[in-house]
Order: sequence, then C-alpha cells, then structure tokens
Amino acid sequence: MSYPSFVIADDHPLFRAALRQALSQQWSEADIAEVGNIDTLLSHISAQPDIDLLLLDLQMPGAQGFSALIHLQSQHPEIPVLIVSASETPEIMCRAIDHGASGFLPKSSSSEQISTAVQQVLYGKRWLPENVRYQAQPKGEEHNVANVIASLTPQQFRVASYLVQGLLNKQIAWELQVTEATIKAHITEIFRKLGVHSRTQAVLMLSQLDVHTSQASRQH
Amino acid sequence: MSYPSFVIADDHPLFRAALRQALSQQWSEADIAEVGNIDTLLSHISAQPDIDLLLLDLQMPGAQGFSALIHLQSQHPEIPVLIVSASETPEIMCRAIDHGASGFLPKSSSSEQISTAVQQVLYGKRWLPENVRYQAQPKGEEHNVANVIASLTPQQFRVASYLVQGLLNKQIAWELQVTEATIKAHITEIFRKLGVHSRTQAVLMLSQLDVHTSQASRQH
DNA sequence: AGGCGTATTAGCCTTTAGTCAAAACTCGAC
DNA sequence: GTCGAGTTTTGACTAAAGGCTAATACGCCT
Repeated sequence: MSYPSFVIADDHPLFRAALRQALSQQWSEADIAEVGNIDTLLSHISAQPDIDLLLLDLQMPGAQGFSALIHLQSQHPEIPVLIVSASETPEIMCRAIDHGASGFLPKSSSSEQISTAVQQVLYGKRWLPENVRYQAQPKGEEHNVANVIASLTPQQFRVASYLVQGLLNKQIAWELQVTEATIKAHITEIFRKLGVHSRTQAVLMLSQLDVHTSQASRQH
Repeated sequence: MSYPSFVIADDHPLFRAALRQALSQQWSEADIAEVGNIDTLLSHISAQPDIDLLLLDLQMPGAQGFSALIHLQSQHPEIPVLIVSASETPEIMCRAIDHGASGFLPKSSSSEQISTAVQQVLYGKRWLPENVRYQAQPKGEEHNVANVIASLTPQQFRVASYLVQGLLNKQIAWELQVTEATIKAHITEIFRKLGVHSRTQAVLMLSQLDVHTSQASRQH
C-alpha cells in the first residue's frame, strides 16, 4: 500500500482542498479523488472500486444522515469509511460506528489529528476522538430502517434520498434525467420494502436516520 | 488599501487554512490573522482595531447563532463582517444581513466565489449567493418551526398532529368528524404558515420537533 | 443460450393531494 | 343587539400520486 487511494466526499470545495492538503503531506504519492455529492460518489466507486479509504461527510446533498453510509456499507462493505463531520456529539459518533464506519473525525480536528486518524483506519483499526469511547447504542426501530435502506438498489437509494428532501416525483425525474413513470416505479418498490402505503409514512421512516442538526428542508 | 488586513474567525483549523489560501491567491501581501474562538477574536480586535474585513463563522464555540455578530456590530460597527457558514437557507442569510453583516458566504462556495465576495464587500457592497435575493424577515425576529406551531389555530394543530403521524386526509377527516375538504383547507393554511408547498416538506419540518417517542408511523 | 435481477418506459385508471372561492359559525367589542 | 375579525367548514376544480400490466434493454451467472 505504498500508493494509497483516497476518496474525499464533502460538499465544501474548500474543505475538500484542505483535507487533500492534509493527506498529501503524509502520503505524497497518494491517489486522491474528490466528489461533492452522493451521485458522483456512487458513480466514482462503480468506475473505480479499488479504494483504500473513503472520507465521508455526513451532511451531503443527496443523502441525509446515515443513509449514505448504510447504503455504501451494503454495496461495498470492503471499503473502509472514515466519517468527517461537523457534529461533535458522542452519540452520533457511536451511531456512525454502529452503521459500519471505521472511524469518526470532527471537522474541528487539526491536520495532525487527521493524519493520525487516517493512518489508524488504514491499519484496520477503529478511530474516535480521544475523549470519546465507543458504546453500543440501544438498537430499536432505527436498525430495521437501516436494514431496509441496505436492501435498496443504487437507483432506488437515489430516489429515496430525493424523496426525503421533499421533492416532487417530477423534480426527482428531472434530477436523475429519467421520466416520472420511472420514479413512480421506484417509489412503489421503496414503499413495498419499507412496508408503508404512502409517501408521508415513507418520509417519516427514512427521516429517522437523519442527523438532527438544524437544517430546513429544501425549498423550490 | 494596497495591503488589506483580514481576520478569519472559525473553529476549524483546516477550514481557516483553506480560507487563508483562497485569500492569499488574490491578495498576496495581505495581513491575515486567524482566531478559533470568540474570546481570542475580541482580544485581537481590541489590540488591533484596524481591520478591513472579518470573515466570521456563525457556529463558533463561545457564541451561538447571531450573538457574536450582534455584539461585534454594537462594539465595532466600522468593521465589515462577511459571514461564512455551513447554513444554506435564505432565511438565515437574510437574518445575518438584518443583524448587520455585509455579506453571506456558504461554506460550499468555491475559491473563486470567495474572492468575488470578499472583493465586493471590501468595495462596500453587500454580497449574497447568486440565487438568493435579500428580503427583510417579515415575522420579526424568530421564524422557526416552533413559532409557526404556536401560530396554528387549535383545529389546525390537531390536523398537523395527525398529518405528522402519516395519516391520509380521509383518515384525519374521520378522526375529527369533518369532511375531507375541511382537512384540505386546514392543510393548505398550515403549508402557508410553514412556507412550504407540499405535504412531504411539511412533515419534514414538523417532525424536526418530534421528541423521540412515538416513532412508528400509524398504519391504516 | 437461457435465466435472473435491475432499470427504464408506456398507457390507463383510481385515489389522494392541493387551490380557490365562499359560506357558516364563534366570540368579544361597540 | 349587531358588527366584524378570525375560525371552521364545505364543494368544485386542477394537479399529483400511486396501482397495474406489459414491454424493452442491460449485465451477470451457470
């Protein structure tokens, strides 16, 4: 692994650049890719599955909360994921670990801490901030919803992501460049897997996995 | 102003470095200071009040929300402040302007957009992202979801409660012993007060305030 | 080759959602 | 009392959602 391959998934170009800078100091020959949304991330992984570490932001356009992490773990369980997030609460960190992340890195970390964390995760170890110790979260309804999310196909997952952002079928169709009929077919299948019979109930279930920060739903 | 003086106030060392990088590309001779908390910022301003522009993060330890901005504006109204925040909602941007900020820059901005914004603010102009137009907040200070809920009439609140449980209009009508048309009228009014245009977006907003009690959505 | 799952789309139909204008009902103020 | 603002209610109308069947295409596996 003398030339590690990294992927940085974050919607802030400046922060991506900063992460790249921190990584390239330690691994000068690394292959570092940057993506700004989930769609691009999924496409990139499909085209180039040989990834040593994915640095993933929890708050990204196209995926609320842990849904992207869960989906990635089911589709590509061999890729280690280091969550990089502005959230600092131990609860969110442990939930990320529960959903398959290899580590959690607050965005307030210094360049040195980032290097340390990445190195630990590359060695196969788990990493959390010094003051946090892992503690399994009580598993309840969230676990069931997580299983459903893991069972969604990639395209179904994209549709679900837009669905839980409050978009209309017509808008989702435009975003994914398909017709509305296709979206309806996917949504019907998502309902079946979730065990619900209306859009509202689906949104309520999926939004359980949201990291409850302070984000308003998208306006259009 | 051939040698402008900047102050970057953000609690993320990596992001501070990225901002410094973006600024020094345009203003190679600039005097750029970095602070990571409000106390240091206030001390720095006292010692060195000759500042051309302050780039201020809204989420900083020592000052929740707009309090730091308000305080700075009252103590040093002559210092232009460009808010740099992860928040992307037009409402927060306009509230920042209302509290005296000279501009608002989402953290998702590119290096070029940052240069443009800083330049505009240095020229004394106001700056907002392209797709956002300034609009004074009509509802006074706080227009959050809690306030909207407080403004609902009793019947509207009942409808909202059933709405956020995933019930269909028909089911709500049955529960409240009125016709479906009545429920629809109430829901339209709830949308207006929430500022949304679809049931899904309303549910997303209202469920933000849900305590983690009755998670399971009701089935028919 | 054939089978299997995924993705896409169409057409047709029913149900649900959402807007608008307009009644009817409350309840305190004058 | 009655005036009026706010609330509650309703039907008519338009848009969106959702079920159903069926067809095409792509890749993957044995």
